[in-house]
This record gives sequence, structure tokens and C-alpha cells, in this order.
Amino acid sequence: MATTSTSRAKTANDVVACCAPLLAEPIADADAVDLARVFAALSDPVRLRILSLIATGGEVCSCDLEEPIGKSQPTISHHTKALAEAGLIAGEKRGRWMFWTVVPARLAAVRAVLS
Amino acid sequence: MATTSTSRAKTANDVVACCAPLLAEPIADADAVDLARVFAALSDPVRLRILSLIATGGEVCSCDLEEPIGKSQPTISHHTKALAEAGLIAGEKRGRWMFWTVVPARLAAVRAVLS
DNA sequence: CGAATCCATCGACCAATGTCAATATATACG
DNA sequence: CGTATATATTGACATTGGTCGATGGATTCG
Repeated sequence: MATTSTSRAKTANDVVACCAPLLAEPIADADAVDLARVFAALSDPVRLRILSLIATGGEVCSCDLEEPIGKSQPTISHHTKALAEAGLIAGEKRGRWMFWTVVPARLAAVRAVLS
Repeated sequence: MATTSTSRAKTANDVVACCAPLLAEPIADADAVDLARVFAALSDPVRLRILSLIATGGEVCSCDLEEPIGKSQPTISHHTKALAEAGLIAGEKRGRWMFWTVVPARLAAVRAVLS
């Protein structure tokens, strides 16, 4: 490993392409727990704005999020960690900077669950 | 009005087809708040299972949710209300029973935001 | 090495949320 | 009308979660 994944434990990262579309068959209990974690990562306005900034920016440094978001540095770090643990963004440290990119496949997987 | 919408106030119901895809341009602050509310409705395992049961059942009575979900009646009512206020399901009362159906357009709108 | 910068973690605080028992409301039935 | 059933609401409780100040760790540069 190298670039991505900020050392998460075993979060719902590879677990989301888990389940058949919600509408196909009743989702299993454990799958629901994992899937809920991903939606929880999307359930905060600050995180949605961060995700949107990263998506439109292509590759964005944490230091460039603080000003447009208008929250403290620990708060930004807290939210990027949450998004990364959900597998929605991936971070790469270069020098002192942490660069974030979206993980399109993960977004596609979430869309698929809602199909 | 008649069948749908359990008397919500002005929730993020018609507000979700709000915004361009998250990846097109940085989402506005107010839009992020509205969108976060919808994802919050999806961020609970019990609600995901309820949504899945309704989706696969076509039309499901609240009384038929209590047993498979394994939660108390007030808890089921609490969650169906949350899903309805998010516009993800719509309820129609017939007799003493409350029948729920999914709102496919709303699911499609959520998918579109993640496109 | 020492200073500066970027980020992560910790501790604390307050707000929001899931849960249930108890109660209220509405509808059907005899 | 009185009883039974289905659902909604209320109040209480414990847990989770967002936020920030303070601190620590890592990297660059002089």
C-alpha cells in the first residue's frame, strides 16, 4: 500500500459494493450497518462541501480547505478523516501537505445501491 | 393533497433536486444543509432496512415492519416519519393502517447528485 | 540543530439522535 | 356507546457527533 487510506482499521471501505440494490431484496442487517456508515459520512453539510471542493478541484490540499469552509483546522482534519474512512476520498501526503482526491468508484457504488 | 406527505413542515423535500452534481461545482452552503438532511435519513441501519422492505414489498403496512425489524412500535413510527420527511417514502392511511411506498424519483435525485 | 509550517490527536463541551414506556388519537366493529 | 386495534406523540435516557483550544508529530529550510 502507499498513497490512499489513512490507516483506517477495517471500516466499511470495501464493504459497500456489498449489497444488491436496496430495492432488489431486503438488505441484511450487517450490510445495513456498513452502508449506513457511508451515508453517515455524507450526512454533514461541511463534509458535503469538502467533498464537492475536492471533486471540483481534482486534487486539493487540506490547507486549501480551511479558508473556504470556514472551520478550524482540527475540524477540517476530523471531516477529511471521516470521508476517507468511508472510502469517499483518498489522501496522499507529499512533503508537509496532505492532498485529497475523490474515489469515483466509491461514489458509483453508492449510486448503485440506490438503483 | 391527499395520499402522501405526513404533514411535514417544509423539510428538504422538494429541495434535493436542488443542486448540480456534487462534482460539477462547489455546492452552496444552504444546498449542502438540505442535501445533508436526506443523507442523514439514510444514515441509520434500521431506516435502510425499512426502506428496503418497503421497496421490495411494493406497499407495506407499518404493522408489517415491527416484526422483521425487531424494534418497538414507536421506534418504527419514528423512522418512517424520518424517511417520509426526507421524501424517500410516501404514506397513505387506509382504515387503521398506514401503507408506505418508496418515491423512486427521490432516489433518482439522490443518485444524480452523486453522478 | 532550531524555527516554522502542516497536519493529527486529545480533552472538553454542547447539540442532535435512537430507543423505549406511557399516553394520546383515530378508526373499526359489535 | 364501548372495546379493540393501528399509529402518532411525549418524555426521559444514554449515546453519538460536531466543534474548538491545546498539544504533539512530522517535514522543510536556514
